[in-house]
Amino acid sequence: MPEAEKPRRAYHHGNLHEALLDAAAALVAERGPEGFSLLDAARACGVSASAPYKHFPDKAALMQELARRGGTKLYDRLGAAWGGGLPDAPKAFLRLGHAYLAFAREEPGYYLALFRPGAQPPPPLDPNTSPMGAALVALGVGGPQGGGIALQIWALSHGLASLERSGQLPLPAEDLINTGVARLLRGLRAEHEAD
Amino acid sequence: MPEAEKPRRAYHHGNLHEALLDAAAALVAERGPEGFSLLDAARACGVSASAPYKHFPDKAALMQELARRGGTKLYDRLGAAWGGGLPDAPKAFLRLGHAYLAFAREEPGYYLALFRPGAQPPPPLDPNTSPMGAALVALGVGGPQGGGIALQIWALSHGLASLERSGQLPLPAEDLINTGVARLLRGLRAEHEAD
DNA sequence: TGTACATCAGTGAACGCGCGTTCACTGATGTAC
DNA sequence: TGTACATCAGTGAACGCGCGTTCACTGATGTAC
Repeated sequence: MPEAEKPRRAYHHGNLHEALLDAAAALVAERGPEGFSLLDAARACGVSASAPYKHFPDKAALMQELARRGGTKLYDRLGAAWGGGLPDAPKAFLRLGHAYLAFAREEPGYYLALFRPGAQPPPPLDPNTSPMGAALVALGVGGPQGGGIALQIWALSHGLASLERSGQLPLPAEDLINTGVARLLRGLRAEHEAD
Repeated sequence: MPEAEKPRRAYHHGNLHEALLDAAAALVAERGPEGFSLLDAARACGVSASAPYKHFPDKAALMQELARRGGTKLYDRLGAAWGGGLPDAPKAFLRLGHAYLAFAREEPGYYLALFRPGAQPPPPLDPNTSPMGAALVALGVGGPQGGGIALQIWALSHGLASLERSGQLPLPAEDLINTGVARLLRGLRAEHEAD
C-alpha cells in the first residue's frame, strides 16, 4: 500500500461539509454554543473565510444542521440502548439513562448544540424537532404512561449530565443514575402495589 | 402626595448599578447568556455606552456579578424552602424541588447566568462557587448521605426545569416533581427496609 | 444661609477588532466528443 | 487517448456593522467654611 494517506484530501479538501460540522462541534464543546465563529470553524479546516458559504447559506444554517445531527445521533443511541425494552423495563431504562449520560460526555458539542439556550422552542414532543421526545415516542414510552416515569428518568439523566458538565457533582453520575433509576422504578412499583 | 414618581431617578440615574443588573437579567432571559451586549444593557437603562464602566470594570465582571447574585437568590429560596427539614424529610424535599423549579421560572435570567455553559467550572461543592452545593451542604443534605438522594432530587429538578424551559415537557413539571420526588424517597426507603 | 471647591456619575466622540457576508476570480475535476 | 468545455469548490480582497473599551469632558451633588 504505497502512499497510505487515509484522508487523502485533494485540493478541493474532499469533504469540507463534514469537516466544518466536526470543527463546529469541537468548538461548541470548548466554548459553548454561540461561543464560536464561522471563521474559527473555517480556520480549523484550513480554509478561507468564505469557503463555508459553498456548503451552508449562513452561520445559523450550520448551527441548525449541527443540532439536527445531534438529535439523530442521540436518537440512535437511545434506540439502541432501549433495545425493545428487553429483557425487562428496569434494565432497559437503566441503559437509557446511561446512554444519555454517555452522549453528553462523548459528544459534548452535539449535546450543547441540541440543548443550547435560545434555540427555537420546538413544539412539545414533536418527533421532528424534539429528539428525546421523538425517541421516547418511538420507543413507546413517551407521554404520561406510568405517570411520566420515562420523563422523570429523562429529566434525571439530563440533570445529572448537565450538573456533571459544570463540575458540580461530587459523586459519579453513573452511580447516581443507577440508584436513581432504581429508586424511581421501585417507587412506581410501590404505588401500584398500594392499589 | 404630590409628584408621586416612585423611581424618582435624578440626572445621575440614582442606581445604575442595580438597573444594569436588572436589564442584563432580562436580556439573558430573552436571548440566553452571551446573547446580549453591554450596549444593550446600557440602552435599556437609557444611558450612554460608556456609563456602565463607572460601575463595572468590564462586561465579564457584570456577568460574574449576575451569576453571584443568582447564586445568592437561589440559595435563599432553597434555604427557606427546606425550612429545617420540617415537618419531615419528604415534605421538605418536595418543597426544595418546587422552589428550584420556581426559581428557574421566575428568575430565568439569573438561572441561565448561573448555569450558563462555558462558565468557569467551580470545584465540586465549593460553597463559594457552587450555590446549590453550598445550599445542600448548609442544609446538611449535601454529599453522599442517603446514597446521594439530595443530588438526585437536585438533578431531577434541574432536568425538569431545563426541559420545561426548552418546551419539551408534555406534562406539568409540578406534577413530575411531586411524583418523582415521592418515588425517589419511596425507593430509598424500600432499600433500607430490605436490609 | 451663601459661596468655593472636590467628587463623581454621567456624556459622546473615537478607536481597533473580529465577525458575517458578498463578490469577482481561479484552478481542479469530470464529462462529451 | 486527447482535447474543449462546463462545473463547482475553493480564494482573497473588501464591505459594513456592532461591539468592548478609552478618554477628555461636563454637569449635578455634597461638603467645608
